[in-house]
Amino acid sequence: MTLIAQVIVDVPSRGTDRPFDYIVPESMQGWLEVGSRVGVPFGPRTLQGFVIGLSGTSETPAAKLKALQELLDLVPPLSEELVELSEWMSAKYACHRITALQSMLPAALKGKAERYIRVAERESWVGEDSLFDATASLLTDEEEQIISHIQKQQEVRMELLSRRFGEQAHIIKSLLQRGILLESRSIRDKVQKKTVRTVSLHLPEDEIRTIIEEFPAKAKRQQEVLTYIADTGGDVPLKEIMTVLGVTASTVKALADKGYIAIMDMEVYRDPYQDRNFTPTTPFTLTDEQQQVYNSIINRINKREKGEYLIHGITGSGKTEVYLQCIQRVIEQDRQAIMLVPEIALTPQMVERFKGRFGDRVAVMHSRLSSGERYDEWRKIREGKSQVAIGARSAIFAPFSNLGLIIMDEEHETSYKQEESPKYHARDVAIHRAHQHNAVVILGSATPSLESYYAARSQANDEFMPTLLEIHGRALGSELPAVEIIDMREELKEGNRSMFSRPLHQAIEDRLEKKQQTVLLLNRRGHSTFVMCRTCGYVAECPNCDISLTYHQRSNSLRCHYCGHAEPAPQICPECGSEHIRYFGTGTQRVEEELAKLFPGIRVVRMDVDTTTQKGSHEKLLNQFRDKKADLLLGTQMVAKGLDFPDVTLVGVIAADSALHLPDFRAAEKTFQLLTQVAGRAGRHHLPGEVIVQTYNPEHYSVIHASHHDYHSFVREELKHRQILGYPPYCRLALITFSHEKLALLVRIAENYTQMIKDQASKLDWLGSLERFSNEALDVLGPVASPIPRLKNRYRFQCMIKWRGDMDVAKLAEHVAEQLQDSVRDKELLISIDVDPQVLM
DNA sequence: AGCACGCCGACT
DNA sequence: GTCGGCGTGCTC
Repeated sequence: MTLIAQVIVDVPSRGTDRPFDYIVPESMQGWLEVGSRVGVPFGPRTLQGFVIGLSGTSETPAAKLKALQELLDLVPPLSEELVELSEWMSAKYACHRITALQSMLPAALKGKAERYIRVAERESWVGEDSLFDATASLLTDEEEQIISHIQKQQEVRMELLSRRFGEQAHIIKSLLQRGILLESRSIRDKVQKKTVRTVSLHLPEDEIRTIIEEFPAKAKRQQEVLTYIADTGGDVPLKEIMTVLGVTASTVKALADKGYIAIMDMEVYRDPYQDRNFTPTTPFTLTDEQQQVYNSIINRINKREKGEYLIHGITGSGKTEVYLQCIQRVIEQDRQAIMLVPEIALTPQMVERFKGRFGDRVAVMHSRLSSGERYDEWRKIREGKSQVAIGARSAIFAPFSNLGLIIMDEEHETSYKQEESPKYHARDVAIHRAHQHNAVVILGSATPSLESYYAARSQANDEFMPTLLEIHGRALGSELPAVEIIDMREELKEGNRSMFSRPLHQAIEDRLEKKQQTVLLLNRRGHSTFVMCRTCGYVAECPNCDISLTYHQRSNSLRCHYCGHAEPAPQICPECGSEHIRYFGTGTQRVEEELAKLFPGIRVVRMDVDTTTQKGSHEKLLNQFRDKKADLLLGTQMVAKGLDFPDVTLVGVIAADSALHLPDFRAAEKTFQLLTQVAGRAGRHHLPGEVIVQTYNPEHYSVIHASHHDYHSFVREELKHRQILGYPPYCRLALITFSHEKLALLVRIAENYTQMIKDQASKLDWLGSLERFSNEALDVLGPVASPIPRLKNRYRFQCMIKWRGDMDVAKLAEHVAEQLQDSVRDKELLISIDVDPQVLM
């Protein structure tokens, strides 16, 4: 019986977003599984694809069927569970199946077809020459040279060949045409597996021992080497022998030539942490509150039942220790755990804690790893060498086979939502995966998102109703710091035009004297927010985006934080030639400058995307601060998360309102969260902490409740607003963004789309039964220009769908987008669908 | 996404 | 008369 494989090919387009059937060749049967990665012929090309199903029959006429060309991995990179997950994702987030599949794997596994050249059998050489027996003698010297080069290696990648014989490309072409050289295509991975040359015994040990005894006295070095290998028991890295015994490779090779030992390339894992020692830690004794939380969760874990928990624990309440002990239990059950943290919280401190507790069983996945390192961490999981994965968003796809626990720390963070397709939320994926595995999900935060908190409180949603667990006290018994709100309007009135209020200025001075440390938060990088000519009012704007440029002092340049555009800072106004160019607004660079002026000799560590792009720079800056080589840590929101330094007793927020006026219904929530998080950095140990918050909106409820550390009051008030305005968690949202270079066309399209959604929604047939609809509502808002109306040279319009109930709005939105794209047929038109958006840009 | 097939303008 | 423009449609 022929076996048929259903394959999703690596072409992210509408026409190819379905399985294609292929015959499974005899040689692959028994190896090929659902989840295998394969190379397939597709039209005139060779592509990578994933097997999502196997069956005995095909709908496709047998004549059209082609066979799979190659199997790319011995162990399938995807499990059946992950293949199913990709189907769920593509439906929920309106993305192509291949995009969902690809997002689960390290980039190293995105192979592309390469051309390989080999020399044909002499008999099959064609062309006029072959009429004669003496074909070979008719080859030119150059041709001979190329042929023998290829023959030596059996097969050579075309790219390498053209690099070596660049000028003779026409000769290679002619040899191919004459059938002397043959070309084939095969999928090549982006990353080479790392290998180490390793030596092992090639004969049984007792034989080797005899050989050592009877070794000719002349070859003393060889005898030493062989003894060393026998003593170690084999699989010794060649490098090690060379350094330990001080011999050269030729000595070892001589032993190999005699057939005593074998030299092989062994595949190894790159370990990004191999040069680091982690101090082992043992579980701490839990506080009563922690213990209660732990008990509720562990009960469920012990029964191997699924369940969801939302831990609301104030900053410093020791949630991490609870996580660690839960993970411990899951490992003991021979199951595995995923720990998700926001990228910026994946600090060396956090990694150290996990490595210290679980050692080599931890795989760490974050964006700073090279693609090779990333791939190896992933393989440790896939091959069962790791039981714990800690990482940012995409670690939710860690290929564990027997998941027991998924933890999502700082659950409210918007970085858990991916902004590119597939626009998934790690929380949704976590819940879906946990259901498949009967695993427990723990969401933890000092400031849970309103969605999660509401779900726990109202139990309105049958997919997700976490049990709420609260921790009110800090693990070390310290008090939450006192928060002082400074009204910057008052400061200005009283003649203080500096960015530092008098109390903040005083407090920093005080810490400098006491040799305690300060953390300063300013959620805006760069130097100044905009550059304006005071004579004519000219403002420097990005030529590609409708956004003003930010001045960066170090490079004396103007940069766009959205598209990366950079240009030299002007000395005179490009519009009117005036010299009165002024920099307005404040960024971290400017604060740094100002600090140096106001506090001579102050040692400042600045941490923002501009100072942390280099590998390891994040860690270096934090170490510098921890080792008290700096008095003050200044940064954007990356200083607000998870840092724990005992000598920090002052936290200052330069401008609490920076996010408050964004056109985002979550602005208040985000402000509250940021203030609460950063306030939690102060006074975590024995020294009491103080927080100073500067703002132009001292009466805003998010600022006031944050200053009292009062999450519940904030939530109560914010929920009221959301209900009145009709925003989540009282409904769901989908944001549809249209973009095109031509504004007029774009507006027309956006209007068409909105109308079509309204029409189709009223038709109901896609919604299912009528009675269900009566409890549901759907509303379409817009179209309007996006908050950033032009980005990377493309105009942007958006509309928003609001609805209640479990309607499949992703499908509706996608369906309409397809209709529209069919009718317009303009490749430049992009329609992006974001279900449950986190940021309304 | 590529790549081929197919129907209308400026050239040997 | 042809070479080639990119619109349209297919890829197991």
